[in-house]
Amino acid sequence: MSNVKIAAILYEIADLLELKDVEFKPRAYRRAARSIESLDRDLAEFYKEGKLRDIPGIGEAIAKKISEIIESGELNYLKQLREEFPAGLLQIMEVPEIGPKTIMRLYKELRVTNLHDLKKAAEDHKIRRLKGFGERSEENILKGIRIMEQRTGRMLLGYAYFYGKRIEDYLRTAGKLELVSVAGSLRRMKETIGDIDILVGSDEPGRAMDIFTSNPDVEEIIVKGETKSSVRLRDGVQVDVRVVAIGSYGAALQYFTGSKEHNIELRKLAIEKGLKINEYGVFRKGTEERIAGRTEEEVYAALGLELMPPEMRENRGEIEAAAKSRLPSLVEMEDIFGDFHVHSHMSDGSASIEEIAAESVRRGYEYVAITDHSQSLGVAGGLSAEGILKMTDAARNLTDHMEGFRVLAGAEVEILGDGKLDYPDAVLKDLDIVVGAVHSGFKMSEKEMTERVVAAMSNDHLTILAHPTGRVLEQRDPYQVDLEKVIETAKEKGVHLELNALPERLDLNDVNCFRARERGVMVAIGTDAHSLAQLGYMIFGVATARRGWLEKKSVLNSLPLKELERTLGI
DNA sequence: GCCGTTTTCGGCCCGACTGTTTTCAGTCG
Repeated sequence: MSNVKIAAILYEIADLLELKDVEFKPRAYRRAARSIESLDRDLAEFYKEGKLRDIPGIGEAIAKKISEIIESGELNYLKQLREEFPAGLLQIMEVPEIGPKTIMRLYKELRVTNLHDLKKAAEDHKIRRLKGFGERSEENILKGIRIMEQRTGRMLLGYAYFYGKRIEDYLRTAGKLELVSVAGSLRRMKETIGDIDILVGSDEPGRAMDIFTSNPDVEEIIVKGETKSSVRLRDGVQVDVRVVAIGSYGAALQYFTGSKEHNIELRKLAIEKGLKINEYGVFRKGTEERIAGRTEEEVYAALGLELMPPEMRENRGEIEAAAKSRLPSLVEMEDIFGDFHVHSHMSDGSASIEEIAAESVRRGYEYVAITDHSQSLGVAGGLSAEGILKMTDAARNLTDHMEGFRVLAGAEVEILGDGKLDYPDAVLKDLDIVVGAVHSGFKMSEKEMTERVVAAMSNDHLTILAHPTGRVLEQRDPYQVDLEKVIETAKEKGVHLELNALPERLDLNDVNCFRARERGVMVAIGTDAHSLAQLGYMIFGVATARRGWLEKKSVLNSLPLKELERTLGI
């Protein structure tokens, strides 16, 4: 069983224990689950080596449960817990603003056992009559349900990406297939992905299908045909694969990469030129002669277009740009010289500054900013002014011992309710990088929030505004803020806007990156990594930047160390 | 249920925010 699945079991136990109003254990289970998620090896290997208890947060009891899961695929303890409550209660737990206490009261006093009951009780105004509840709480519950209902069941890019890679690799190695690519929204690196689409070019479709469906990760074959199959992997992810003839591979890749809107524009363009385009190629109207199809480049060229990166194919002006040979030269992973947002174990990260620096060197970077939380975010181990001093010393000392690499002393500083920063200027002025962030008071009006953020940006020490809209994908809408005003202020004050590369955030998003670019504001990509592995999220930041048409010159990370130092005056 | 430069038992991140209260409970990060 995968680490993700075992972690999910522990999370479920935590939820159920919370419903039972058990103290402290839920926290212990969640800690263990998080620990497992951040492992870079299979839990089963630890089990075999008898080293489960070496993992932080796993003690005697949880190790025993994990062993049971690995040995039998099930867990008795979980079964017993589940029997104590209606299954629907756990789903209610996912409604924002409803926690275990509220659920149990609604269950006991109104017999609410699932989302449907909850919605009905709120609509019938039964909830507001309970002691301690009122009109507002009822409205908030309905709003929470709406958010739940909007959750599309789509998967975050950060997860889909690795599944896609794994299947691609499998088909290449196990199937000895050469023409293999992810397609669809995953190839376009959209922030959320429905199903994973894979395209194979082969003149032996039957063989390709057999190999695909016999992948060890496949749990269920939904359909299996000559050229198209769908399967569900063990983690519940659906993967569709299509096999086309080698001569049509380029046309099929173009077609299945989309987007739909982009393809519609292409077809219109083809008609204007007396051509027809479909997944098999580009054809002359009338004679049906195929003039392109083997490669994507060929397909676009047949329409008089330059080949554009998949990330741009959203019908946002890329076709016109390609026709005029004015496609931007998008930023690439190779252009990235550093990371501006990393947490160390001094606050809530898991790696030491030394480890982060070493991993950054390995990634080919010239700098990395250590940006632990500031004092008022005590929950995340925010650093006192003294803690900051210690971190700064450590960063500078480490830099002195490295060749051509700089550890930037930074902080992710809370932007307080009044727009002030969470450290006095005397502390801020000694930092190389100050990343300002809103983590509280999300419900402010747009006017208040905008004033708050603009006030923070007016502090001369602020280098970067973190995750400028505060959204969390599938969980929390952006807070209300006048982003136009924020961008304008960024330009005026020389503040950089962050593109937070956490798969849950990707904030700024693609469209807002585009807006920043138009206004000449530089974007700083930060992974917000809390572990060494998460430094790898940079690829999602770069992909989002590319979707927003960002070139090197608009991305702060593309400055080599010397130029960065000159630009920031550090 | 985990963990240990105050502890092998007794703590366990803790403050802000919201909505309902008139002093607090629940949720969130």
